[in-house]
Amino acid sequence: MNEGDAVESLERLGLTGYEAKVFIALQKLGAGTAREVHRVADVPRSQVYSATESLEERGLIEVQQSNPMRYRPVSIEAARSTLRERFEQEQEQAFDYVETVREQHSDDDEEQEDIWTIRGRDQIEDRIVELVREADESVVFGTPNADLVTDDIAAALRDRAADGVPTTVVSVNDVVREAFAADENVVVTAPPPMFEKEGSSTGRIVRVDGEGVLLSVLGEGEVPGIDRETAFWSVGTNFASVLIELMDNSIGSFEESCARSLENR
Amino acid sequence: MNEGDAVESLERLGLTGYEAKVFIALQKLGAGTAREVHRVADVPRSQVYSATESLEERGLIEVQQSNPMRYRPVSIEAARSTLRERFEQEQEQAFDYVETVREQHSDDDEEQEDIWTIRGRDQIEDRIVELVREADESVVFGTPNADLVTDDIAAALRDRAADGVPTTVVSVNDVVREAFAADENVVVTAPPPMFEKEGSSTGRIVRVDGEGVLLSVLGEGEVPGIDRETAFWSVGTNFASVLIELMDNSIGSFEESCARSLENR
DNA sequence: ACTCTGTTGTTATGGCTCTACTAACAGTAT
DNA sequence: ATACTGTTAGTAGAGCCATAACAACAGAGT
Repeated sequence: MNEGDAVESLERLGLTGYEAKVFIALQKLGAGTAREVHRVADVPRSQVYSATESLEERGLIEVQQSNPMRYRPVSIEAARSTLRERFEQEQEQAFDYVETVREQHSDDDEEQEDIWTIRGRDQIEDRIVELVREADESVVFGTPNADLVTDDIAAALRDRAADGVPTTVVSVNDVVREAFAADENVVVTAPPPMFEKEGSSTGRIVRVDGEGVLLSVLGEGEVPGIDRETAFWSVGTNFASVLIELMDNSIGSFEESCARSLENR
Repeated sequence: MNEGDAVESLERLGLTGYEAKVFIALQKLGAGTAREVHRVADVPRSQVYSATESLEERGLIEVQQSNPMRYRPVSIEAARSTLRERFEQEQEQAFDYVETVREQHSDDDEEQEDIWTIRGRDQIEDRIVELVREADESVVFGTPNADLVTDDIAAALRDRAADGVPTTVVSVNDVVREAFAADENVVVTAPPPMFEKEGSSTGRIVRVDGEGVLLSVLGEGEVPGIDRETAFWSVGTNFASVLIELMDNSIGSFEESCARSLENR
């Protein structure tokens, strides 16, 4: 971590470049005059005054009205909590309004033939959890990669299983299977041979209620060398039906959960 | 709360105006094409594409690659947690570095004759809590306004009192005194007459260890009609000594804690 | 007292980047 | 044929960076 990154982070938190540099400089100095800050922060001295003024309004530094003026930073903990409070306040304000204008669109009747794509691990995880939570007939989750079974997903799966929804976890990976071996509500199984073989770019497969599917893959994104996860998903569409049928036919291990799902009807 | 405020809040959270409007429009619509978004969000249609692209990268909406393209927002909860995660990450990154370059400046030897001013209730509260926490001989806190006794401050005072540090709360206000009446470690007292009378602009008074002082006042700030709290404080300086002496002489009720503080030496 | 020098706090200026907004265009669907 | 889609270019303005200039002031040394 170098100073440039820290400045950029502070900029993304809403400060200008000068403000970020001045704040860091004051943390280095403990306290100091405009000139001292100018030297340490590498900010034009004349601009130190406006930067400190703005920082004082944000509650990140304190100002001594004297000649020359002196400045000192608040404690790191105080700075963090001030920024966090501001963030929470902004978020509250924004989403308060969003919630009032939000239209209630029923979850089930996805009348359109929609296939949605998602990029990025975190967003995909959010969607998986949301899909699993909506399930009330059956859930199948598969991945060859233990890293892709996050706590949130595992928790959502166990919840569904505990609620009596037939839940299956399928993986070639021993670690993944063992992770759910303890839970007797969850059926753990390995996929048939010739599927999910080594070197595959398969990320995760999710199937819910015989009408919802999500499939993610790992591939080179904009940054070569770093695998970026991309997923598509669909619920209540013919796409989903076809994809599920494909899965059921090609992967024998899905039959079991399918059968259990039918028994429950 | 109107839409303009919500957009501004989202802008302060790092979105552009277009991105904010498009996000809100999609929450209203549930899902829609670029043209529908353009109508609802009042954003040039041609700019909807770049805005949605950026929103997708932030994980706030999902994109359907079709003709025409369709967009849908993630759930409000997912959006909030995504933004919060990003915020915490940025803050971590920034302050990780700040902590490494921070100079350790001893708390006691404030060799300079410094009087620091602070503007804003929250910042003043932070400073008060910090001052109280540093006390190890005596603490006096006074205010005529019950609103100025926040939970954080009350907790800090009770902590000090429980640690055996003589702690006094002084106020003309019954509510303030009763708030600490239950705690037998805290000495509660009323100020002498002719002090802290009605209509005074006194905010809060803090005295720690016979060497630190903070005094805040309520006055009209930039926005007339709204009282803005401003404080100054000083620790380990001659200023502080003089101010404390002034207090001790003019306010009888301080003598008690002063005496107790002397006994402890 | 007086100048000389350096500092402080303030203000103005041009360049640069990012955003807001408009306009145009080739390809596609109906 | 016509309307729409997705993309790109271009202009205007706001905010930020960077530099320069300024009056007011303090101290040193005649």
